[in-house]
Amino acid sequence: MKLSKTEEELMSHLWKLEKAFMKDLLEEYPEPKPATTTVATLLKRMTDKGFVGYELFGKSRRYFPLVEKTAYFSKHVNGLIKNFFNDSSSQFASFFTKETDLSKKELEELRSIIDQQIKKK
Amino acid sequence: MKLSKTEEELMSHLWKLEKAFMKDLLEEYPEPKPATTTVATLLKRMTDKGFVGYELFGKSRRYFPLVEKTAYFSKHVNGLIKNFFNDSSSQFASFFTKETDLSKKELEELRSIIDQQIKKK
DNA sequence: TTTATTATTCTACAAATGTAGAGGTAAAAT
DNA sequence: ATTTTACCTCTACATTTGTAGAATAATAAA
Repeated sequence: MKLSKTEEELMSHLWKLEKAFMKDLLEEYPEPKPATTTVATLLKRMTDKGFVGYELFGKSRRYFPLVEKTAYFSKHVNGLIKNFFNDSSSQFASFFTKETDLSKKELEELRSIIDQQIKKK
Repeated sequence: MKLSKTEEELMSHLWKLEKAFMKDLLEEYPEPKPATTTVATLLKRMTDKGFVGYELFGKSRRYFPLVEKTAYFSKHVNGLIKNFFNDSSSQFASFFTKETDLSKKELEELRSIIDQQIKKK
């Protein structure tokens, strides 16, 4: 089972906040914000799909993610990336670093991460 | 306008082949292959959406992509990545290099790409 | 306590998606 | 010339998605 585009967007807010009431989630949206009922519907669907859980606080709910961002990403987005880059991660990685405009500092940071990984091999 | 998941999959075959008849595209699918009419429907929808063009060869068509893979990727997939990584490309990049299992050679290749980019800054 | 706020479920509905049969035609194989 | 193959359009239909109003209940503010 997977999330739709809009559900993913909502999920990203939830991952960011970690725990949140509807109100908090609504606030995360830029104008024009969706109707509360829209978000409520989304939350219900996501709960049904097993991606979101909640604890009751009185009568209302504090929602939280039931799947980790990185797990979700690996499972769903990596597949997409593979599709695009004929299964070559490095092909993708080099594309990505070329396309996105990383600052010098970010690039250096990234290089040091790569160096560490090279050491491990 | 964007492509749906299955349309994206078909598109990835088209990007790979560059030019292809229906038959060639069908062959790209693993078993169990979809019905020809399914692929035909998809191709029609994608043509209507402006992602695919074709030249007539007698009565049948040789299809080709009307958008470049990298352009499509930047426009549609980067948004998703941003969603996940709170807009930090480097955060994503480091996640990605950690998660995907790149070989030593690939990592070194990637490092040299990054080095080149650092030089440009 | 009357009112305003907030959250939730139900219901609704158009558009998009996934999937493919039916029917027709042109081209290729026999 | 007849059969087979490939391909295209139309039609169909169940699901999923995007979006939100109506109704309801609980809570907080006045």
